[in-house]
Amino acid sequence: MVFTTSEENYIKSIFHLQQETGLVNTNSLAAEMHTRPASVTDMLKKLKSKKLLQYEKYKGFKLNEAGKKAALDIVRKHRLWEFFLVEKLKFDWDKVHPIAEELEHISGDELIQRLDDFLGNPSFDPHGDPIPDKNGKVPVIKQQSLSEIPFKKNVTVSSVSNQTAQMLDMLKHYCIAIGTQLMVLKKFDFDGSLEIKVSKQNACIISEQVAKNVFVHDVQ
Amino acid sequence: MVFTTSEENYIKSIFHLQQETGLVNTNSLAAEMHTRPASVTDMLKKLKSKKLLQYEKYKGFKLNEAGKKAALDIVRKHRLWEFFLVEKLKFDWDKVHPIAEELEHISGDELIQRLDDFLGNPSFDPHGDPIPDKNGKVPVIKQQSLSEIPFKKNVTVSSVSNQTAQMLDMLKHYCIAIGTQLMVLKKFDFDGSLEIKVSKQNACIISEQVAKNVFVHDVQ
DNA sequence: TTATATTTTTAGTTTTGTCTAAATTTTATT
DNA sequence: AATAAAATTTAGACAAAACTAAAAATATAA
Repeated sequence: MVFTTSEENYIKSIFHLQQETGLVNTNSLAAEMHTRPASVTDMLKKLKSKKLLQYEKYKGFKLNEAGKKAALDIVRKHRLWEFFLVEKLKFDWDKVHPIAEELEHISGDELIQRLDDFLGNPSFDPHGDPIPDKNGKVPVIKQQSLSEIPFKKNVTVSSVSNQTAQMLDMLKHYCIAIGTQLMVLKKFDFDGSLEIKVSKQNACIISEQVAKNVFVHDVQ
Repeated sequence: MVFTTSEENYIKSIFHLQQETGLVNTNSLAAEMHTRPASVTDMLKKLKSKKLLQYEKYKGFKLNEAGKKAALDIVRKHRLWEFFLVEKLKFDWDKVHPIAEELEHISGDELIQRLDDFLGNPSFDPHGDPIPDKNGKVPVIKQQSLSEIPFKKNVTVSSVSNQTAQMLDMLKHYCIAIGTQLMVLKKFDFDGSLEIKVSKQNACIISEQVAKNVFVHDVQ
């Protein structure tokens, strides 16, 4: 099954919303996509006729299994291209989203399989988000906010929930990236800031706000 | 200046045709693009209004300087992506054209500049066609058909004019690719076939038809 | 429970790029 | 030069994907 760029963008956004709310409604999808509710209704009819959507007029909607598989294919492409852009072309991670947004619509299973192999079949993209495999299977990882980690425990940075240029700038300054090893040494109760050791080297202090946005998992 | 995919495809095809015939006519462009003459006329008006085209009704047309620069930008993208697909993703060269046809429409100067650097700023694509630089400058190389090369002269394969799967299959069998070093040893006047040495190793015999399609340049 | 507000859908329009069929212009032929 | 043929353009239509405005359905509140 092959989709237009517009259909793919709708599928992706519905998938994103339904992961949070279960059933999606017209207005929220219109807001997410910066379009009008009437345009959403038009596309819902089209996606329903292609049997990707559970949808009853006025009742809300969600992707069925076929729709979810289609969404995961797009997410897979998006995240593999993001990985390529950061790892191979050396883009900063806060610059790659709009480019991957275009690349994800390039068709061809062989292309994406070869790209996957070329990149070494990565499981997580540069933001720490999981990359579904070609069957739509999504790797899972038990992760916690850095602010909840006990002292002196070695952990690895797995993702960052605030992916703005400002956050990237801070993390670069601290030499923190996805995959970096950290250890929490001390918490200052005054403002909740943490003293941490980065990559077994320098110790430094990060604010509670930063800590809450950095997610880590056990060192394997 | 940013163009739609459709505009870019017209620009590219006009560029291709005008390199051969100077002035292009409606029917030949329609044939090249597998579309109808009426559709061509519609797009010509659009490209003229964007000041990319010299065009007088019923008189034929060609790209002006701005149009040629736009065409070279697209050719540059196409050939860089082809290089990527063959060199990095290990596609056979006869499979990459349709994929590059999609990738060439991805926008973003930084993307293409980083891709260029990542690939090592190649001057020729996997088919031996020159890759324009970011200013639209096209590298030139003095090349001759293998059938015109004097005996015992060392030469390097620079391009192949017949880029079909059948030709690729033959060349693979002879271990000939772009960049391979060759030497012509003898010509058999009976059928015009040539005895050649490939990569200073094995000698073999290729037909006149193959030789005419293989282009070479001096070893630098 | 009726009235009001919100959400969603329908109806009709727009834009881009395509098409067919008809009209026009240019080229070729007798 | 007149006419036939070919090439090109115009006119009008259509599909996809968006929009606005209005109608319909659902949810909320007095």
